[in-house]
Formats: sequence, C-alpha cells, structure tokens
Amino acid sequence: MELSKHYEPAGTESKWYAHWLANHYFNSFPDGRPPFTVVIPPPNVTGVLHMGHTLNETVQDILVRRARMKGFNACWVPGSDHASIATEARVVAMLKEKGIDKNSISREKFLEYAFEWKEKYGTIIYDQIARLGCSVDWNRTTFTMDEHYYKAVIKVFVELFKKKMIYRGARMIHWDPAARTALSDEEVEYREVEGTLYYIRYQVEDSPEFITIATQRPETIMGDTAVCVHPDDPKYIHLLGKRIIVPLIHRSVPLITDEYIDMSFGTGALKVTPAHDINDYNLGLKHSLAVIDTLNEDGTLSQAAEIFIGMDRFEARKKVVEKLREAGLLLKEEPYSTRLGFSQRSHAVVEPRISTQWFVKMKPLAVPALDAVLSGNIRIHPAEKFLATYKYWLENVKDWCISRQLWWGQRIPAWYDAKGNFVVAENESLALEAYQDHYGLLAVHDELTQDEDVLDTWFSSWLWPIEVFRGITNPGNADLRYYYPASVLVTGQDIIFFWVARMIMAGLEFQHQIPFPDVYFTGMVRDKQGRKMSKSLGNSPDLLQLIDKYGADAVRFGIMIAAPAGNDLLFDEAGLEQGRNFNNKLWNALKLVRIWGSRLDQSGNKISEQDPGIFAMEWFDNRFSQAKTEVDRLFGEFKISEALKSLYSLFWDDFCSWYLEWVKPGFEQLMNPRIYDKTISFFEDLLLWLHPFTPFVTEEIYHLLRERKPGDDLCMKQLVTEISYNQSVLDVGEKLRLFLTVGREFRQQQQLKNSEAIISLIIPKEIFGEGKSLYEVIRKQLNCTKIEFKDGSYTNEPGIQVVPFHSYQIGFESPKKRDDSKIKEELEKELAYFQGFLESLNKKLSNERFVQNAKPDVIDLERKKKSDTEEKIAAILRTLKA
RNA sequence: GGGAGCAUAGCUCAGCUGGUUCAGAGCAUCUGCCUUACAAGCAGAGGGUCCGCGGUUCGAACCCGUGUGCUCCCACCA
Repeated sequence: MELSKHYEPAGTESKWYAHWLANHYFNSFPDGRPPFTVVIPPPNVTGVLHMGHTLNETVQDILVRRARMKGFNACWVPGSDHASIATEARVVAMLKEKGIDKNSISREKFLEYAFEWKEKYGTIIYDQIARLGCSVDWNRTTFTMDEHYYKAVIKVFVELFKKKMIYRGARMIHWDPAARTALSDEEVEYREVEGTLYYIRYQVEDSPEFITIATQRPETIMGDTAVCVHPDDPKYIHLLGKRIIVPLIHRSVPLITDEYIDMSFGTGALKVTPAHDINDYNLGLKHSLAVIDTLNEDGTLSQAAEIFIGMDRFEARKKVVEKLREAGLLLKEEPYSTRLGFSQRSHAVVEPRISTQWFVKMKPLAVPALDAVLSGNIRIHPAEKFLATYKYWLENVKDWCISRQLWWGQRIPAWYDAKGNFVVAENESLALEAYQDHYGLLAVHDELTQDEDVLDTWFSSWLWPIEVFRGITNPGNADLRYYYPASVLVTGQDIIFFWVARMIMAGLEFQHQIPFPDVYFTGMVRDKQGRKMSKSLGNSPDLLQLIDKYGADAVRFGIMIAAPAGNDLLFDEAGLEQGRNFNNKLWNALKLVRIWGSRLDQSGNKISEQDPGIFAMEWFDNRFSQAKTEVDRLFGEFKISEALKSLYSLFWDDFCSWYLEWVKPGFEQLMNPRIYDKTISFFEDLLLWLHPFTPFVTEEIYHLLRERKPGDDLCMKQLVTEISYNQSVLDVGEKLRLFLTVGREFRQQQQLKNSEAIISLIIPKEIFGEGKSLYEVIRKQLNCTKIEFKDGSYTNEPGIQVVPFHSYQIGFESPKKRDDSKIKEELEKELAYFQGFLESLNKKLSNERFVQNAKPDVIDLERKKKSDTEEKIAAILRTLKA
C-alpha cells in the first residue's frame, strides 16, 4: 500500500473515534482494577468549547488515556451544566425574536421552550469533545438538570435547611437589573470605568448655607436619608445638629457624623443612600436611617423616587444632572475613574439592593474544606500560586446567596401560606404535612404556593463529583463506592471559588470524604498578544475549524506544548503547526521503516556483535528508559507540557535523527531482520508513550507498522515503565562522573594534607585507553592531588580512580557524511574542553578557603544527564579505531 | 488599601539542594541544501549585563535585602 506524502488526519480521526466507541473502550464498569476517575468540569449547555475548554479537556484526556494504559479502570464522566442565568438569557432572547415576551407565558411553557432549546443546542459541546478525541464514557453523560440531579439538589437543600445551614433573610445583595435576579458576590466582576464625580450643593435647612457632597450617582439622591460628615471635621463642625434639604425632592434629612468618613475625599461630606450602596446601608443600620428604595427590579426609577418614575437609571442620571444644573446646584463635575461591578452573566452594571433571599451559612462548611487542603489531603497544583488564595477566601468567606429570580433551574422547595409562613420540604405533599405539623391546618381558601425562585447554578455544580455517580439520590451505591473520590480534578483557575472550593465543601459535608486528592489548575488561554479571548476582539478561534485545518492531534499538541501548569497560555497557531509537523514526522518514520520491511536480509547471516547497529540499539534502549523515568516523574508533578517536550525530543532527535540514521542500511543494502524487529518495537513503544497526547495518529501508525487488524488497538495497550535498567547500560547513562572529595573531617580521616584532596573521575575507557594525552592532562592539572587508588583494576597510576566504562557507540552525523578531518577537529575541541574544565577544578583546589570551608565533605559534581560531549568523544574514538 | 506570583535569547518558557548540563530548549531569524522517510525536511549560524542596586559566600541566574516594571486575586472611599 502506497502511503501519502503527508499525514492526513481527517479520515483517520473519524475512523478511529468511531472504532473506539464501537468497541466500548471508554465505557467503564466497576471491576477488580484500581479506578481512575475524572469528572469533566461541565461546560455551559449554551456554549461552544473555547480554547480554555480545549486545554482542560486535552489535559484530562491525556491523564485518562495514560491511566487506562497504565492498567487503571479509567472512567471519565462527561456532562454539561444548565447555567441558569446564561441559558435563561439566551432562551428569553430566542423567544423575543419569535415575538414572545417571557412575562406573557407561563413558567411551564417557558421551561418547555428552554428544554427544547437545550435539546437543539446542548449537544454542540459534546460533538466538539468527541472531535477532540476525548475518551469519555458517553453512557455516563450527566446534565445538571437531569431528573435525578434535580432531586439531588432539592434533597441537599432540604437537608441543609434542616441543619439550619440555609436561611432566608433580607440582605443587601448584588442585583442584576438585566436578568432581574440576585447574584452571589462571586458572580460580580469589577472593571475600571471612566466616570464623573458630581459635586452637588445641598441646602442646610433654615439657613442660607449649603453643604456640598460629591457623588458618582446623582440619580440616587432621591433615596438619600442623611448626609454624613466626620465628627472632627472643622469645615462642618458648626452645622452639627442641623438638617439638610435633599435637592429636587426637597426632603429634609439629618446631618449625621461617623468616623467612617474620609475628610480628605471630595468635600468630606457624604450623601447617605442606604438602599443603593452597601456602605451606606451599613451606615443606615448603625444610625437607624430610613431606607428608600428608588429603583425597580429592572433598573428603572420607582414610585419612591418621586421624579422620573419609570425612567432607566442611566437616563435618569442625565436628567437629574440637567435639573441640578438648571437649579444652580451642580457645583462642578470632574472625571473620575472607578471600579464598577458587572454581572458575570448578563454584563449589566449590578445594583446593590436590599431583598429577601436564601443564603447558605458558609463558616461551618469552610472550616473542614480549608483543613483538607492545609493538611495536604488535597493537593493544589501549582500550590505556590493558588494555596494562599484558597486559604484567604475560606478564612474570610461570606454567606452564599443561592436564590435566583429565574425559572431555569432547580426551584426552591419552600412553600408559603398567605400569611408568609413557610416550610421547606422535598415536594408539595411533604410540604403540606410539614406545614400542618408546624402551623396546624391550612386555613380554608388558603393554599401553599411554592417559592418562585430557582437555585444558583453552582448550588447544583458543587454536587457534581458525587451525583454523577448518583451519590446523593442513591447513597452508597456500587458506582459511588468504586469511583468516588475522583482521582484528579482539572479545571480553570477562574472557578476556584465558584466551584472547586464548594465541591470540597460538598464532598466533605455530604459524602464525608474529599472529592479528589489533586486539583490541577490550568491557566487562562489568551491570544498571542496576551489579551483575553473574546468574541468582540475576534481573537477566539473556532475549535472545529482548527481541527479541520491541522487535525485534532495537532491542536492537542499545540495547546499542550505551550501550557505550563497554572500559567496563562498564549495561544499561537504556530504551536499547532509544530504539532502538525510532528505528526508528519511520525508518519514519515513509518514510511521509512516500511521500506526497510520490504527489503529485509533473508540470508540468515548472523549479525556481528561489533555491528554499529547493536550499539545503537543498546544506546537507544537506555536512552528510552531514561526518558520514561523522566516522563513518569513529570507526570507525577503534573508537568504535562514538560513531559510532552521530553517525548517530542526523544522521538525527533534521539529516535529519528540519531537512532534511525545509525541503523539505516547503506545504499542498496538490505536491512538486518534483528535490527528491524527491534526498531519496530522501539517505534511501537514510542507510539504507546505518545498516544495519550496524540491518540489518532499514533493509533493509525501502530496499525500500519505491522499491518495489525482493528481490535488489536493501541489505546488499550499496556504502557509500562521498566523499573530496572540494564546495569551495564546504566553506566552509559551516567556518562561522566566526577567526585571531588575535600573537607576538613574527611581529610583528617584520610590523613591528607591541607593542600590535598581526592578526585575520582569516572570516564569512558575509550578516552583513557586511547588518549594517554588526556590522562597526562589530568595529571598535570591536578598536581596537588594525592594518590588514592582503590580500584586497581585498570591502571597503576595513582591519584585518579578510573573505572572501566561500558563501551557504546553513537552516530553524531549520518555515516555517509563522515569527514575525518572534521572529526579530529572535534576531538581537539573536546580535549580543550576537558582541559578548561580541569583547570577550573585546579583553581578551586588551590583556593585555600575553598578547601578549608567547603561543606559537605563530598562535593558531587555528577553530571546527571546526557551530554553530547561524552557521546561525541566515544563516537569519535570508535570511528577512528575502526 | 491587603495579599500572591512573575521578571533568563526577538517570542514562550526550562533551569531541582548555590559549584561544568550553567547560561539552556522550542518557536522565530539568517545561511546553505528538492541528499534515495520527511522542504510539514536536513546541515549550520547568529542572538542573553539571567530587570537595576546592595548583601551573604571561596563561589550567586539560584539565598537575603532593596528599587523598578508587569500580572493576578481579594476588599470596594462617596
């Protein structure tokens, strides 16, 4: 079969994904293996996957596929979130287009439309997850408004209410006038905005004097119920006890004093509007001020405002300013930059508002959740970035406003009578029972009506790791016992409070167990100029288009290679290109070995043990083992992009550029079968390690390498890290070791003079054997060194301990290009390098203070990793010998 | 206002317990190659006061102090 010039992902990807699904590889059932559980952070059902999701999903799939190949029973639960405000807004907009006003239809009808909408658009994200190659168990797909899930949320609400951890009360909350609902503190985003500070003159009652206040919000003056100054402010001391007239509406309000006032800000006088500012509200409570709410829930002015009734708040601001100017009460306006709160969901400017809402008491939940992290039961990665943030939030947590004035969501299970008495119960009949137990028989002509509000989306999301396994509705079931807690949570750092902290609370509260031992935070995906991805900037690429252009593997590669844990990622298509090129490199390596496979040496001649190919295999075997250990370590530290870089270089540089070039048969020569077989198994093993990162291309190549049949699939193969190296080869891996032994204690022990030390040098025997000159160099440079000879196996020359080093061979250039004059040059360079090295060593030893003070006694200058230098020397020497 | 993190090549970042892996990688750039797996490639090259200043040390990209500049989180002075 003729293979194409380039790797072509399109057909391959759909073929293999369908194949994997058909074989149920991703469906998990409890069995005897250890589980590896991941629950997807459910994307909003309204949405499409953006690059942030792509990163998260890729990381999760890498972990899940790797775990599956490591022998775990991997279970990745997909799903989506009903996202109450965002979705409701979309449905309302959709209805509006159809000419339907939400307020004109019933709740039931609206929900019908909403579910219809969800059925239609809610699967887009699932298609995208599939295109990306995610190995999720589709049978376990969960939606936060599924019937069981709905029940779970209600059950938890009732339970917490019974524990007195949920209460209803009037508080100042953040109000979203566009969505007409309360918001939690976390749902408000602050942004710097250029505003205007207005200086307004308030007349002092029964006096010609004026007092000037500064405000950004002149439209709220109709809600003023006091003016406040600092008690020690000399500017106003003569006015204490007077009353002040609020302009335009001519209301008389007291002049109060409070230490809270900053005398230096503005004029030092503050208008107090308890209904529309949190600080004013607190002042109002302290000084028992009246509260006049001058806004309706949609942000228009209410009856209480007396003027401009029904006008939008921003329109009213202009009008009020105009009126004040006309009346000569506007002293000045100055530009002022301030931070305004915006609704995370509707992007409207939020309004502080007093209203009756439901709250969760957070303190009792926060204490164990904090402890779980501080004690190390839950590890946050990267810790240095998020641990302090997590701690601070939990230590200062405020009660959680969970009611939303919406229809799309779990309806609050509270029932009220006509007088406002209420009970909380899981359904209406239970509510009636509870009511009668509590309040006696329901009055004739009265009936219980359910609370109109629904619960915050996060009040359902926090149950996710439990309820995806029916842990709330069916406690203690087999799935839950097997899969809970999840193995790791991978999510964006932006929802650490919304979701992560609350899941930990819920896990501990309802399941009495942490929901996951590790949390891996991915950073924000930005464009390559560092800007946030947003629709308005047009810098948010379409995932499916990217997959069409580069292939899913390349997208995964490109986003992963650039994503250090917890760091923001600057998205650049160049990374995807690199991924595509890498996939192509794999493809071309396949083409090469297939050519070899068709030109095998069938003569049965045994290969010489001195054949360069033998050394090459030994070398690569060892190199690969090193890399495996390295990759395992990196995964352990959640340094996934590092792991990918490591494998990338292993394949491209070590396997393709070095190994394959070295074993490549000469022109018109046949391939040795033994080397060929080993090469194929190296290649397969490489594919195994790369598969979690780029599943499609590796699966395809795996099958083409040995003409495997479908069913013998890479994604279900075992990925094993050898624990022990071949010892003789291990020495090769260690390359050059040098021990410099100094220090007072040791010297005394060894009866050495101050100027003496012991050097142990372990170098390749080729260097020693061939290059007497090098040995001379060493001796000359280290003339202060006492002879200490322990091994004796190789030389009688004292002073330096030389241990025979296993020989190995390495190609440093493709054989046909070998140029002996160049090699000699190289060799001289390397010798010079050694000389310089030894010189610096000698300098150290002649430094009396170094020898005196150096601690610890043994300084190990071990070179830990492969160094081209030694490899090249060995290769050079071998070549020269030959 | 409080807290956290970061500053290393043009860009994105590695660099562990201070010492030859010590100044690295990938991308980008430049030069030369359509060489029989791969131009989505190969061979090579250039490029850095490791943010400034001080300190500790025999020795600092690394530890301490300080200044500067970025980023994020929290709190929200009208």
